[in-house]
Amino acid sequence: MSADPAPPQCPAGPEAPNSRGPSPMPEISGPRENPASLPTSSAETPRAETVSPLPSSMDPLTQDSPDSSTSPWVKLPPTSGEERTARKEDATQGKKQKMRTVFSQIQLYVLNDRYQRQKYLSFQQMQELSNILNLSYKQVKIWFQNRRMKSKRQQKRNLQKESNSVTQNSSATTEYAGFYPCHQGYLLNPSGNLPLWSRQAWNNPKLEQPDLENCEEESLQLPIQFQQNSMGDLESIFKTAGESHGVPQQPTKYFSTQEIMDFFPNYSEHST
DNA sequence: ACTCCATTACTT
DNA sequence: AAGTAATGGAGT
Repeated sequence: MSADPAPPQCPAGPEAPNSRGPSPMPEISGPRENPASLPTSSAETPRAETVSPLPSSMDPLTQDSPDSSTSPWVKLPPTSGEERTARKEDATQGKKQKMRTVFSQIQLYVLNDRYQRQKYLSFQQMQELSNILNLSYKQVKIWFQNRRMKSKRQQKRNLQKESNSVTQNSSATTEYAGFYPCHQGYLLNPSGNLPLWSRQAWNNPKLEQPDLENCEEESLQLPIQFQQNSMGDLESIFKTAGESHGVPQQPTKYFSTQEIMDFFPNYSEHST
């Protein structure tokens, strides 16, 4: 029980990410916010995702931009068939059918990469990420949540495995317990963008490294050339932003899908 | 507001 | 069936 501390939330929550409904029932018109994509006229590899044909039933009404006002950057069109929202209009009108977005490899790659560094993101960080990935804030938030649960499940399995092996305990298996208290500070000052712990983490990656939850997690192989990236963030690869405030640079250009794909030749496919 | 958690439901 | 995006409830 002691290993399950509840995250102390800050009473003064951050401003609402979206002006969608404050009521428990957000999107009325659509169960999901789907940024959906601009008409990309680019001829991408058709074999990237073998998903069902693109539904023309995409309602422009349902698609809401995650944050159009706060995104100074230009979003690049999603990769080939990256976000497929399965929109099944039930004719029976009795069943509620979920729309499941299929994230592209690129999106997952960036998300995972970020997760390795940060298990918890602040509001602004999530927003930034959502901008980069052309996803909604909500989607990023949910993804991180699901990710944490996934990690937890994996660790549980590891523990059970070790138990079966009758190993001599282990302090290394308490990844969660060890890292929780650190992150519990919750994030986000309404005025600031970076959480307290995050700032430390940025300066001292070692502070966050101890997680070491990759005991058995899928290998996130990033190209060596990028591992040495000064920023250490994949995002920096996608956004060539000029941090120089004052220097009239071009409005943050993102790479196109093909360019990105060229960045990750190893990650193009993983089938079979 | 956010989180965790169980659950649902969709994709492969 | 497995993996996981998305929902909803309960707790902070």
